[in-house]
This record gives sequence, structure tokens and C-alpha cells, in this order.
Amino acid sequence: MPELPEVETVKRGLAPAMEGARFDKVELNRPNLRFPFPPNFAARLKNCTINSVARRAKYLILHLDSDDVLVMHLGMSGSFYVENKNSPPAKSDARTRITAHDHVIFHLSGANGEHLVTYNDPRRFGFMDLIAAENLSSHKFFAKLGIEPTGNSLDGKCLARLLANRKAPLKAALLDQKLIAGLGNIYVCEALWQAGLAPTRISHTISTSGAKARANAIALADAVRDVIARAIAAGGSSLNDHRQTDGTPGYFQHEFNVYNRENEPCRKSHCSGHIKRIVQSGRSTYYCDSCQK
DNA sequence: CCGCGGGCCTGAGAGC
DNA sequence: TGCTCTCAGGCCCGCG
Repeated sequence: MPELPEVETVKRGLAPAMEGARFDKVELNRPNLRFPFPPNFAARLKNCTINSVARRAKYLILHLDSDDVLVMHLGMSGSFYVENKNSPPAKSDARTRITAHDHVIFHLSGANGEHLVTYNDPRRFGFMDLIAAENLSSHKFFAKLGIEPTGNSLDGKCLARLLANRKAPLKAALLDQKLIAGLGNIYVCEALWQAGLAPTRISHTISTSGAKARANAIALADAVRDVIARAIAAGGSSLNDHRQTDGTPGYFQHEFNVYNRENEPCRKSHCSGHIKRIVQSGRSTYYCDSCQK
């Protein structure tokens, strides 16, 4: 599922139930997800209090009152579901019928009440790990991550610097977490369309030298930040697996301009092109070859 | 160092 | 109905 906007949506959904709360019990329904759980996983969490819920790139990070940090990744199909133990869900609740692949259940109690937080992940590409707090920033998950596309720090100049000397097509460069952290297949396609740039274009042609290349860099940086911000505001995109923590889907898929729109008309004003699908580095790319240059 | 392809898993949907 | 095939939002590893 999840790219940055989906993980950010999940983070915001988890925070009210988790921040300040204590793990009363951790149930594991299998020994591993993508990787085995770390040794004594449940015991090391039990009775710990969660100081804060954070996100870096597509990782969820729970800072605890112990020496451990709980790091969680949703992989392709992971989702969390939050229930208040003392107020059962309404009959119309979006999730009640789904129970297969509930691999981890956190039992929590805190100032906002008692909650069950359930992790579900059909494909099990997600994982959970405990990392020593003092080693967090140097850990291999985080040491090489690039800039966050939220806020204002990713501007044209910064982006041009990241793309300098790169021969890979823009699509591959934007997917590289070491350059920009958190973009995935959907939002890269959407940002390139919004910026009017072809996904096949060689990265270093976006640069700080020359007025046109500079304008391209600014347009692309603006498009990346705008797409991510709008997707977060919409609660992310739900194709198959992504759910907000109350079981409802995200809504940004209704705002897709290219993703999953093969053969449909381009939505850029005055463009009469149609959306193409090609494969780059083994992944689908959707774009308009009429207005993306 | 850089860029690419394969593999990890299950499920949904298309085509026969 | 049911089989087989393809594809899916991520990431790591190893190769050239």
C-alpha cells in the first residue's frame, strides 16, 4: 500500500490511542512478518509507555520510555485498526468483517482510554523491529534516507542538486529513497504529470544551469510537495489495502490524474493526449506523452 | 558508485 | 464454476 501520505495518515490515526499509553499486552499470531520479530518482542514492549508516535519516510517510529524504539513498516499491504475497548464499533463499521491476517494486537491503556490496535498485513512485506534509541539515526533503515518532501525544504535548487550527475530516468530517481524519502510509484507518476515532465527524461537534465532547466526543477519540486500535501489532506489513496485507522479508506485515488488511467484522456487543459502505461525498472509508469516532455 | 533485475508473499481480476 | 496467468502501493541484495 503505503507511500508517505498513507503512512502519515496512519500515524495521525494511531497517535490519540498510543501517545502516553502503556502496552498492557502484545499478542503475536505468527513468528514473523517479512522478518522474524526481534527476540522477546512482546516482553520488551509490555509495560512500556509510548512517549510519541513519529514518521520518517515510510517508517512509523514509536519512542518508548525504555531504551528501545519500536520501528514499523507497512510494506505493501499493512494496515492498523484502532478500537476503543469500552465503546464497541457501530454496526456499519467498515472493518468488522476483516479478521484474516491480523498478525499483531497491541493492548493499550492510557489517558484516552483502553484501546486495541491491530496490525493486519496479507502479503507480509511489512515488519516490526526494536532498535536501541541511541543508534536510531545511524541504523541502516535511517542512515541514508533523503529529504522529506513535506514542508518547504525541498525546493528547485535542492532538487536540482539531488539530480545532478544522475543518468537514471526521473521516474527511478524520484523513487530512490536516498534522494527523496517517502515517494512511491503512485505519487511519482502524479508529480511528474503535474510538472509536465516525462518519466523517461534523464535526471541530470533538470538542473540549476539555464533558465529552462531551472524552471523545470522548480516545477518538479513544487509538484512533489503539492501532490504529497493534497494526498495527506485526503487521508491517502486506497486501491486495495490502505485503510485509515478507523477502517475507512483514503480518498486521494479520486484525484489521480494519471495513475491507473491508461488510455483515458489527459486532464491537462488544452492537451488532447491520452494516458500511456509503460514499464520502468519493473514498475508501471503512467504518463501523457503529449504534454510531459 | 550507479542502475537494474530478481525475490519476498498473498489476493484480486482477467481470460479461457 | 474453476483453473491459470498477470499484476499490485516497497525494499533489500547482488550483479555488471
